[in-house]
Amino acid sequence: MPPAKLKLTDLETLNQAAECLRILAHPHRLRMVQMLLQGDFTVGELAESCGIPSAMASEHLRLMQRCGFLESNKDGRRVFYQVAEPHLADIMSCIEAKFGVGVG
Amino acid sequence: MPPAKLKLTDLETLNQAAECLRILAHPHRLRMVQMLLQGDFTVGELAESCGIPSAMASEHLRLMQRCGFLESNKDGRRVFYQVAEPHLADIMSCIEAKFGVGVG
DNA sequence: TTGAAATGTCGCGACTTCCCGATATAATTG
DNA sequence: CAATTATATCGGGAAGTCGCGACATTTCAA
Repeated sequence: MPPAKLKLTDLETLNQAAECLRILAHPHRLRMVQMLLQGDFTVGELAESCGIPSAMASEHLRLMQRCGFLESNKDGRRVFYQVAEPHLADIMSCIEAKFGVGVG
Repeated sequence: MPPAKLKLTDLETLNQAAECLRILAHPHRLRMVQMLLQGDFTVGELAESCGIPSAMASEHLRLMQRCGFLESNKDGRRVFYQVAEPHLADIMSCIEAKFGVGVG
């Protein structure tokens, strides 16, 4: 029999964690987070780096903003996004540790 | 203008990362991983802790085994699962750091 | 003011995931 | 052998996600 004292997070909290992971679990959204951890960028810049139209980037960004990962501020007709959730850096580090980072 | 030199993971690799995150992004699967990081358990034990039938637990476990997260070995008619991917501990630490851990 | 650029929003079809019931396989017990 | 236990697999229906085209909104520039 394994050690009796198990540290377990309750299922409701794990459900919240799962929702966050699902939001992160998309290649374009990961790319955007990876960029935003290194600076502020506009919707268009993020879209171009992902190779997708701005409208689609806007949807991804809205999703990540609604769950508290990102925040935005306008500058004229452009909108700059930034990372709002500090733990994103740790999670992205884990991902980069497992999958590697290229150099741009 | 932000710093010119950006460290970016290529989109194909980020796609693999996203697939892994999607597999992890489920409360029952997170609970199973959390348990298996602290010991070996059978399908039935994992299922009971999640409050789901064993058949469903078996499907979750198969999914995580196919992507290399877990491995299994039989002991009679029971099957014990273990963590096979060392990075899982890091990712789970990030999740616990953000969402907290209860004490069982 | 007219047009263009940057971003945001909506609705749809294709596809995937999730849960569940039913059934299957394998190993132990009587 | 028959019955039971533990695990695995299959099929389907509900719900969710993805990418896209179309359009709206805001801001700037001519």
